[in-house]
Amino acid sequence: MKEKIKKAVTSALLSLGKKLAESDPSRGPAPVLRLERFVVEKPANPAFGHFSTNAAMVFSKDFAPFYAGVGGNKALALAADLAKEMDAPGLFEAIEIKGPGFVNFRVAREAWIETLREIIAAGADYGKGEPTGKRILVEFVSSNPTGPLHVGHGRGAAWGDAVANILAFLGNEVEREYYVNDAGNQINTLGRSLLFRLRNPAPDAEVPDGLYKGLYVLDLSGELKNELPPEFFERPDGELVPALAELGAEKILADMKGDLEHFGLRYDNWFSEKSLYAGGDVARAIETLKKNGHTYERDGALFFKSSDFGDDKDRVLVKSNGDHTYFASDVAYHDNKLKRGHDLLIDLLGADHGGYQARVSAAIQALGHPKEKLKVVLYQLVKLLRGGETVKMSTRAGEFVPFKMVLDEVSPDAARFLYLSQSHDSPIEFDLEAAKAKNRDNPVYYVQYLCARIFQVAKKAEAIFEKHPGPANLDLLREKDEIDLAARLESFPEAVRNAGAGLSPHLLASWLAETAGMFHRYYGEHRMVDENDPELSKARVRLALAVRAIAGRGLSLLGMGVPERMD
RNA sequence: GCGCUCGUAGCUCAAUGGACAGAGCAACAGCCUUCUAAGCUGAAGGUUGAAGGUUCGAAUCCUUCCGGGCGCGCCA
Repeated sequence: MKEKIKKAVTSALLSLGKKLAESDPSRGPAPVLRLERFVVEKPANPAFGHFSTNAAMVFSKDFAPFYAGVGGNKALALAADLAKEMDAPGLFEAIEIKGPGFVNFRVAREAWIETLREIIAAGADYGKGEPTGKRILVEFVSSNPTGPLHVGHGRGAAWGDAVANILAFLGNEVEREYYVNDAGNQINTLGRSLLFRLRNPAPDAEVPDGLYKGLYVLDLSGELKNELPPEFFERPDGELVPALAELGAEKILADMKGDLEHFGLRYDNWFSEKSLYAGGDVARAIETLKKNGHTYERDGALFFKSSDFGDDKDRVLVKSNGDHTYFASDVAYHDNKLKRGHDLLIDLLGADHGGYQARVSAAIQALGHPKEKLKVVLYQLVKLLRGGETVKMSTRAGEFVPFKMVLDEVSPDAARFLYLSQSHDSPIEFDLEAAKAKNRDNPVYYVQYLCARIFQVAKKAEAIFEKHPGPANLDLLREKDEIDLAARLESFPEAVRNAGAGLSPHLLASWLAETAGMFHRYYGEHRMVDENDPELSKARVRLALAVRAIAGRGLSLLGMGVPERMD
């Protein structure tokens, strides 16, 4: 609808310019307009119509010669002429000039009903994008396999999954990937931590600095002890540590996969850091950087000149002891991702990795990739509350609140909605009590109840419709609320596009909550199913089912279920 | 100190450069013999941290300042 109106405004602008120039050539030629400057938008205030355009204000300077004699506001004069010039039969009920020069459009009821027919025909696919041919890789969570997922990772999981769903719905080829840091120092630390706990099984044993202190290490060491034969532990520490590390990391990884699966999340790839070394990717990436003159040696270490590409300072790739840094494999990893043919990489990182953005961007540029192919999104931290009080874990337990703790208490859908109802760049306070509440405190129920309510009403109506067969006559929808709902549904594709373009699933979450509000209100004021008026009932139920189809699509894009009943 | 980021109702947060800045919670007043009250209605709540600038028009863009969060290792 917005596009239709924009087209009509555009042609009105052009023909008006031509007419004015022809009627008085002394004032100059028809203005050349930078048409990308004006917008057609939905006013916040419904009193200003369904849509409005700022065209008259934006272009009043271009049209100034033709309105030279006009006293007062030239934009208003232009707006009035523009309104007269609009040629769109049947589309508008009213066109009004308001404020500093807005042209406001009220779309005719019949046009909305016609739109509603299209929406119903498209069903849950309404708003689905045409294939773009664009390949997008979304990498998220990617927590090290050295400890359990915590509440913050849950936010990353919900976000990445939703963004991937949305981008796929918009027509892109999307893959979800988890980068497993199974190489490097932290794995060795895990091995040493496990060894320490095997030898010091008392829970309150003082863990030396540099080892993981969380009690999960103790649990894990206990499991390994039970599962492995005694001989396993008899070998020298030099062999035992890496062996423990590998087995421990595998177990932790399996555990994380379990949590994510329970959350309803499936990755396309679990990408191993180790494989980058084994496959020679790290060596090749470093070689390329060297060859292109982006490295230098200092104090026996190999540096990448990331500062040439906007980073604060240069970064070490190979330490003076010969070990590769974490960053070295990350360079190779991003190179690998792009070489796999992805047009866009989305990295979701916790805010504490903020410094990483500049150096990874520098790396892909130095390797010859355009920087536009990488989008790093930082999400702010999550604070867990219980009834308003911060949930704190003891230092000894690892100082993090496990994601599992959330999943044990809260349904995945409720958790997802809470995680997704806020912008990624604002910190979340995740209240377990609110997440468990079954009322308005908990937005997921509000939206899911919408779907359940409509399903139940439609079911109830079936008996009546059997006695009065035939298609619904949507033309019977005459209430303002009904037209508003149709117009609301029409805005769904745009809401999804905005959520996708801004990588902001919370926009879709708010769209759903607002739409649910509109419907619940409508439902409260109008009887939907009435035996004495089966035709009207049919039309209303048809509208309601369209609301359900689209809200249901929105819910599933956010990774949530579409219930038929609440119980 | 430097970099990134945020500052909006009592609280938690929305708001593609647009008109009178919106929701929810909390607090207040109401609605269940009627399709699920997990719902609805009403009233109340604001100098968008401050000051400049750009613009016809700024919560939004630019500059400075104030305040919070995060980061600043040959850790991962």
